[in-house]
Amino acid sequence: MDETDWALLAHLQENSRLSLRELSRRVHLSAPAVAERVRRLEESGVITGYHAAVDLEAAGRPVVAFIRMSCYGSHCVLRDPDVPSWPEIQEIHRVTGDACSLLKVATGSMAGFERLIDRLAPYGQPSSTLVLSTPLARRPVIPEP
Amino acid sequence: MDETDWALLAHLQENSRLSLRELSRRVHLSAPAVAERVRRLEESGVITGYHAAVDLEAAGRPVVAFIRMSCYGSHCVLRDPDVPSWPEIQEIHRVTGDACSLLKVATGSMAGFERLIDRLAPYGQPSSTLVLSTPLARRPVIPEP
DNA sequence: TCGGTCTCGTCCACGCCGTCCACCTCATCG
DNA sequence: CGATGAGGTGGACGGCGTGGACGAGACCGA
Repeated sequence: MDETDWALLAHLQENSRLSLRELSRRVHLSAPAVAERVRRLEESGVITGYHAAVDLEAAGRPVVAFIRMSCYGSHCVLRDPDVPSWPEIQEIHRVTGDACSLLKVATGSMAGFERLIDRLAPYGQPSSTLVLSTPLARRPVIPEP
Repeated sequence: MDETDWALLAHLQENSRLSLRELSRRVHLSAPAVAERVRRLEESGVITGYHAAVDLEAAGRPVVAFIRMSCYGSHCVLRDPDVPSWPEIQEIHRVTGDACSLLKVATGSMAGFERLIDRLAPYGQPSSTLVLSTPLARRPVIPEP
């Protein structure tokens, strides 16, 4: 992870469809050298993938929320292997505190959100917080100061 | 947004470095037709960008947390244009409920996390929840059922 | 019924891109 | 001091992105 690696990482976080040759011009290296560095960043697990970012509202899911689940003992959502495949659930985090998990969800309507809450309720007490807007959706990871 | 658009969206969410020709093979269309569809998905705002996903721990930021900020009136973090540029802050969401915003943050150490809390405290009361693990980091958006 | 036209696709050609390979440079070390 | 290995360069070749010419089919008013 030298300076060049961080520069490549910054460019790929900002636009992952840049060609390797364009990257090579930006970091003043040859294309094969850049290909090798990017391959190592992938293999070492620093880069876990390349993903198109989708606007949830434009994609028909305007209702976005965070739900903190306080589960009933062994009934935890974290233990049910089916839950991660529910299409409304965007992220699942296991967290500290009085809740056992924090979910980010996106539904097409309030009615759909209500149905999701009903499906989650058997696992524990859901505490919902609707997202009004997202002033900062993603920050590129940069080297520590 | 027909079935082909959703298929393209699914493939690009899973791997945004796929070539247009590879996409064209997967959806049984010609490369220029796929290029045109992807261009329209970008212009209509459904696709907002393409980003490399970085493993925060592998990138030297093992301390990940959500912080709910209950701000003091006009001192809200949402009103300070400098806050979104703090490198530890990954996401800022304006939310409903007793907190005014929810931040996702990532620091290199507990000491760094403590310093961040100290910097946030003047804006309001921060309530932190550490992330232990993330069983589901990202779900591709698919068409509504 | 019949052209006009609009949308959405294909085909093709040109130039750029990704990747492999041979080779170079330089720090390290017995 | 020479062997060694990591990491870079340059060239060649085949695949890829893109713009333009062109075609099929839906729609529509005369």
